[in-house]
Amino acid sequence: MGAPKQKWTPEEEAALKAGVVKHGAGKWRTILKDPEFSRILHLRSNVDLKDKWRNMSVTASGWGSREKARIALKKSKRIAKNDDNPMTASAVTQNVDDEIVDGKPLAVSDEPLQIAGSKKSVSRLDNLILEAIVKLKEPAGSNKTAIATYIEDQYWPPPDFKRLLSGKLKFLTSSGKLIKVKRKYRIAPSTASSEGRNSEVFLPEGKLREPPKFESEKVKPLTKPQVDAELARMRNMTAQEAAAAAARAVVEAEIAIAEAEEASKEAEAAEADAEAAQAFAEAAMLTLKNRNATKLMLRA
DNA sequence: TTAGGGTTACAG
DNA sequence: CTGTAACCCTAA
Repeated sequence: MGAPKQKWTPEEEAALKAGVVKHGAGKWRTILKDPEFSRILHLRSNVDLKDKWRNMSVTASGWGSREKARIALKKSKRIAKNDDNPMTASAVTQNVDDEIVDGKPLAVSDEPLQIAGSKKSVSRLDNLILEAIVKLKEPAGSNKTAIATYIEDQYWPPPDFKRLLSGKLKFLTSSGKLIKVKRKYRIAPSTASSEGRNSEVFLPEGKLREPPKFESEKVKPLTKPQVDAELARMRNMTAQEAAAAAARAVVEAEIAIAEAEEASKEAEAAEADAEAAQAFAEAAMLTLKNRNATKLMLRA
């Protein structure tokens, strides 16, 4: 890996990423002005931010110069008119609504924000569980198997999912997010105000309304070559496969995070895995979204 | 101001 | 020498 002039520190990179999440890719000046990041980025210009973001995107998504060359060579795919699909992170901000994927509609929320948790890294498996309960709309609450079933055929959880679900349910109950009544679970009053008939609670499409706080803690580099490889392969899948893979990735990330939370207080390896899984899940969802976007465009 | 092409500095 | 990351130039 190359070498620098004024090399970017991990803190700066983290600030940039957080800034992009908060203001969107492309709003470099805005990010720079944000007091949250200006302290760290005051040595950088908006152009620097842009360039750095480009560099990170390139190394994270593409492969290297080899893949780049190959991509350039095989511009002639089956059906013409299909330009090379730029899966740049700058396309993140404006997402086309993903309604229909080729075959079946897959109910996947792209960015399930946390609802009641106030901790920094509350597992999103929590939200998955809450979502299941809400969607099931059982007046008396839902039991464990119902929740498990919902999640299982909505996503594609790994084998040991049930075990973790049990643990999670217990934890959520004891922490007051869920109320357990006769083996059935309901949303705790303060957690979700919607009990009756709000069917679309968890889908903040488009813009994030609650910008995550910037944590300069242990921000992981978050990209492994392995992830890139998987991602690259995903682009050649069918829509169904990609959707399934993405959904599965999301759940796996939840599991990994849950494991990291439960199995330890600060297990470093588990935490790293969780971060990596989550990063992959996000990237996977992004790829899926872009796929759908281009598909819709071609269709129109 | 930004996106993108181009250039330079440095590590391997 | 080659690849990469930081930096520069410029059209829109």
